[in-house]
Amino acid sequence: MMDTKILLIDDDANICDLVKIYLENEGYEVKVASDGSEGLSFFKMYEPDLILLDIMLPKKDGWQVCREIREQSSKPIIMITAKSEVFDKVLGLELGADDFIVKPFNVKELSARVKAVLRRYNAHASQNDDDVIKFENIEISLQKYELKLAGKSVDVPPKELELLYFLASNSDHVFTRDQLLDKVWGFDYLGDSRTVDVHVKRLREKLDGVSDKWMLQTVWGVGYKFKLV
Amino acid sequence: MMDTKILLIDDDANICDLVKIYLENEGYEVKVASDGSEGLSFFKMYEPDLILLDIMLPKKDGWQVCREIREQSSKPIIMITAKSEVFDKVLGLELGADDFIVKPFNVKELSARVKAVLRRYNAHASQNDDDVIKFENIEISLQKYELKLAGKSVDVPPKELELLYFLASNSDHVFTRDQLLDKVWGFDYLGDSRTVDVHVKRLREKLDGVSDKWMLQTVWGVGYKFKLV
DNA sequence: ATTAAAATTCAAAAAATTATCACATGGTTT
DNA sequence: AAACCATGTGATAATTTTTTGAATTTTAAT
Repeated sequence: MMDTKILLIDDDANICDLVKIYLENEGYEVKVASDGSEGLSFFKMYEPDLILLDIMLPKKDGWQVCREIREQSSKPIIMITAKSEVFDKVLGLELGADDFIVKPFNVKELSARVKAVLRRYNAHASQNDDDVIKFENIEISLQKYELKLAGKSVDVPPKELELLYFLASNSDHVFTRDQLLDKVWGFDYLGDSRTVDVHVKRLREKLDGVSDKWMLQTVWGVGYKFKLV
Repeated sequence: MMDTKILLIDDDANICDLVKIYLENEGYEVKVASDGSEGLSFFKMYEPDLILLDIMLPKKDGWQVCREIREQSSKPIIMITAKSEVFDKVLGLELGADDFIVKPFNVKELSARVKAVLRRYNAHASQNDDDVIKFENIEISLQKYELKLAGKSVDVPPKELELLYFLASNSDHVFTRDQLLDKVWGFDYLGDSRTVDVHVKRLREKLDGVSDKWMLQTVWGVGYKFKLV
């Protein structure tokens, strides 16, 4: 799994150091911008998965930065504010922030909020894929994470299911091993392409004899395809 | 659709007139309240089947009214808001609203939403008027907060019950730990996803051997599901 | 038939994920 | 105050999957 990237936009060097170190220790990758304009350009370059945004900033304030980020992205934003009392949550939510934390804050709490917001974001994103693939004697559902062969549910590990799902949803299309690593394992995967072979092999064991209307076919010198008769 | 009563709570006389006339023409019975407090008392007196609720109101704002209605009723509420651009739906849904419409709106669209929300509400209400889930040897009631296994009532802590209820009411559907934290613990929960494991474990101890028609199944690399047969 | 490239297979190591435990915490009841 | 319960945490054990490296087989072309 690729590192989650966080952009911290804050002009207080002490806070930045503290937060950066703490979050990096938690396994995140953190970049820091010290004013609003810099924050926006970093946002474009760095493509963070989450933004921590102070409200009072030089050059451009946090509200404005939030607004401009929202014009091009829906990535989660956590606002950092010093004024607890006067803070108007609705105003912030209106601008599209996802959460708030009030200075001075506990770094552990910040980290917890980061985790929660990312969870929320991801939980939503992957919620509504109701994609079921069906051919003769085979049914693959990502929602149920289930493979049914000739009506019977068959245990299959995640990667195998994902690979099968991908191939079946692009039936008759050949993919090279590298393409499959890209699409199924992710573009940042660093590994041997033999891996694909092994997964195909294990899938074939399970799929063997289930139907003659389709198969996992080797295209010699190229790669694999889910072939329909 | 006979004699459906709608309560419109809005301080803008123009909108009220327009909506009232249009909805009455569609066959609904419409009462209008012009501020939050009036809205609440009308709600008790009039016993509407649906509430149209503006957010910015004199006396008591829409959020507050929504909250107070929800304390005594689950009748559908459609919120009306002027802030179109970046309105945060979650905030409203949290308070228990059923839908939203943004000012200025098309009266025809409002009418369509009213119809849709009522349909949804009625379908749900008649389908399971009591929130009880039943499978072989198991019965879960959210209303009574009770779990029955093979006919016998079994003590189970709230969180475990809620988790079981959620999984069982979406049987066969896999959820990641994060999704479960979101759905069962709430979107603002700040905690570790291992928590889910522990709750599943404790549930399994109680559910062990009760039936072979269903189970709490681990979907390796993904999460958990309530699996049937 | 020979050869080199490509694909398959196997088993064991490595990595990732889940299960479980004992304890901490905070709120309630006795 | 003590005992209790529900809940959550962190550590460790157990399990499962994934990857790797090498041996073996198949393929296409000469």
